[in-house]
Amino acid sequence: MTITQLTYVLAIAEHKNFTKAAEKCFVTQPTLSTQIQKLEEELDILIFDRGKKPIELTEVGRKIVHQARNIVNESDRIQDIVDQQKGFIGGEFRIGIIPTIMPTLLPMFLKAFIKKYPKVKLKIEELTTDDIIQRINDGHLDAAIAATPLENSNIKERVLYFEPFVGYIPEHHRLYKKKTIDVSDLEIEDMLLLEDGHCFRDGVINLCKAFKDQTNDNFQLESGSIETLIKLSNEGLGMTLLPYLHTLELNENLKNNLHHFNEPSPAREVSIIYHKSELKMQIIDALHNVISGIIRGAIAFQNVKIISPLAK
Amino acid sequence: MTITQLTYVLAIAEHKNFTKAAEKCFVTQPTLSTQIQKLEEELDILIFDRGKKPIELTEVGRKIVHQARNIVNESDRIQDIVDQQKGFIGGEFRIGIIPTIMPTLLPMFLKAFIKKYPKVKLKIEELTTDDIIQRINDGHLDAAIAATPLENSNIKERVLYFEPFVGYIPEHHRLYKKKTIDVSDLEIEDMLLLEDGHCFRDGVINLCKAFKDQTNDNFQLESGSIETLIKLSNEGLGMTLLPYLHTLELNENLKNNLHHFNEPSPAREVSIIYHKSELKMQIIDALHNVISGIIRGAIAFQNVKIISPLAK
DNA sequence: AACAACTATAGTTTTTATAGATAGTTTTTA
DNA sequence: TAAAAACTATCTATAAAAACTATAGTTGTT
Repeated sequence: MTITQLTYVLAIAEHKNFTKAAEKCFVTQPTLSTQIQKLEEELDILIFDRGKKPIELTEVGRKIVHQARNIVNESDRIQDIVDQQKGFIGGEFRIGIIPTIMPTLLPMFLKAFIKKYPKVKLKIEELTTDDIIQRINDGHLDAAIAATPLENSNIKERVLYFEPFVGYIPEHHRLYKKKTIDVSDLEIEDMLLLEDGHCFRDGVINLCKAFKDQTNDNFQLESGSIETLIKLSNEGLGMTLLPYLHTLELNENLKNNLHHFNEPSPAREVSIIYHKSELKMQIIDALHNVISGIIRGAIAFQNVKIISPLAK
Repeated sequence: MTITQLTYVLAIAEHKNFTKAAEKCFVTQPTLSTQIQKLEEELDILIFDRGKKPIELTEVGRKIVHQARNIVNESDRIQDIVDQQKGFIGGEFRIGIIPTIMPTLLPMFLKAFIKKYPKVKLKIEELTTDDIIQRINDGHLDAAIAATPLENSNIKERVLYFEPFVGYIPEHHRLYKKKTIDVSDLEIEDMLLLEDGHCFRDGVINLCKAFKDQTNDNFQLESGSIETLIKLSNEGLGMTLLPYLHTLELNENLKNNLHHFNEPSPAREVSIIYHKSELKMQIIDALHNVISGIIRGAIAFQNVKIISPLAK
């Protein structure tokens, strides 16, 4: 049994096709065929059921694939250990970002990051939180930036910043005349909310319950697009909450509709998240440092008070 | 990087000597030398410091060895999965047993076990609890039988049975005339205790504190030998507590000195323990079943009430 | 029945792991 | 301090293996 054979098993299990898997492994299909046969012979058991089309895993096959993933992951960590020792920060790094964070955060840190760590080849993908969780677990993503906490035991979180919400209140709304608003002013009935809102930790005002209880009978907004949210709001469908960083880019007209909260302001926790195996930790550290450094300037400078979950 | 190379690294790290490690791996020394060199070249780092005699690990070397152990262990589990699938229970199995359990328990289950599982080649070693913990952690033991709880996060425990203690009270001892004794009768000053006594879980009478507070000024008994204990006791150095199974083998003379406890009797918890990675779990299951089955007959039949930790 | 999509097999080349012999180094010992 | 002992590294040869190309075989679809 070799690590190479196990990676072949993983590739075939993933693509359910020897030919495609062979491409991904940069070898020819007969190479995979023979190596899998050798492994199956050595273990004296069938991993794949070639009877089915497309190919399927046998019962033991599934267990072996699971274990093979462990082994291959753990093997990758050897290079990781070496990189860490050398202080080398580089290589391919695949990161996912949720839609409501992507457009504001990415431009802020990307340039600084690639300048500071030119050897890291970032592959950035906009993904929903669910997709992110799945891809971190199956090893297709090295890390992601999302609203937390997720409470997923396979995924670790490291808080980057707390982003306050700002009320966006169109004309004719009952709260339009208030200069600043309070959490207690909010009514589920006349609000549009983000799908990626997420719960808040203790110490940060908890809007989670409101989210969950809310089942607006007329429609359900599943888009994470801030632009859509603002337009719907302007159409008189209710007020909404905008993540602070988004409010910086509004045109002057729309900015007039912003109403800041009395402190403590509701906020979302934004974290860099990664698999518990802590692969490529030095790159995650690097990202964390660059992003939180930049955000400290952007949010703290605007004199917005963040409610820390530690200061409860 | 191959699994073979990693096992070579582990062997050298263990024996601190290429030649000895080569023997253990059933290859020649040049094979190890070249393979280690290849790995070091691939990673572009030194794993071993050949300057020192005997050979030492470099700083990264230590981390790599740790990770290599993970990988090799996880690799072994592939065969494990296959064995489990096939219902195959066999192969070499190394088990440690503490001295105060070995002579009474081993004769009871060994014959039955090798009859039921003839393909398992048991290698049994008498070891202290400390040695057992170390060897389970470094993979030299597959399992062990010891007094628990150990409270070691790397080691899992599965209770085999609770073994009551019986008071052994020599003539002229203040308690000699009592037919049955009570825990409250015990006085640290006139007692000799086993080194492998261990603490007891909630719900079982706690003698642990007594053990710890006890610092007999005159001498400290570190032997786990029951025979020594009885002889010292006969010399008038105090009463002692004997594990129930040992009392079955005393000659009639000595049996007269036994005084059972009023229930609930103090007892030690005896478990089969193994590494958290749960390697060779099907053999551990087999051992557990055979032993606890046999003990149920031996202890329950004698009408000794066991205080279960669950029944608190 | 013919085709398309796959996987398995055969034959060949390249790469790699291992062994044996030996040289080079350090440590021990006389 | 010189000789012996104990180790590790290196060189060469060989056998094993993993890879490729070409092709045959199998299955499912039209």
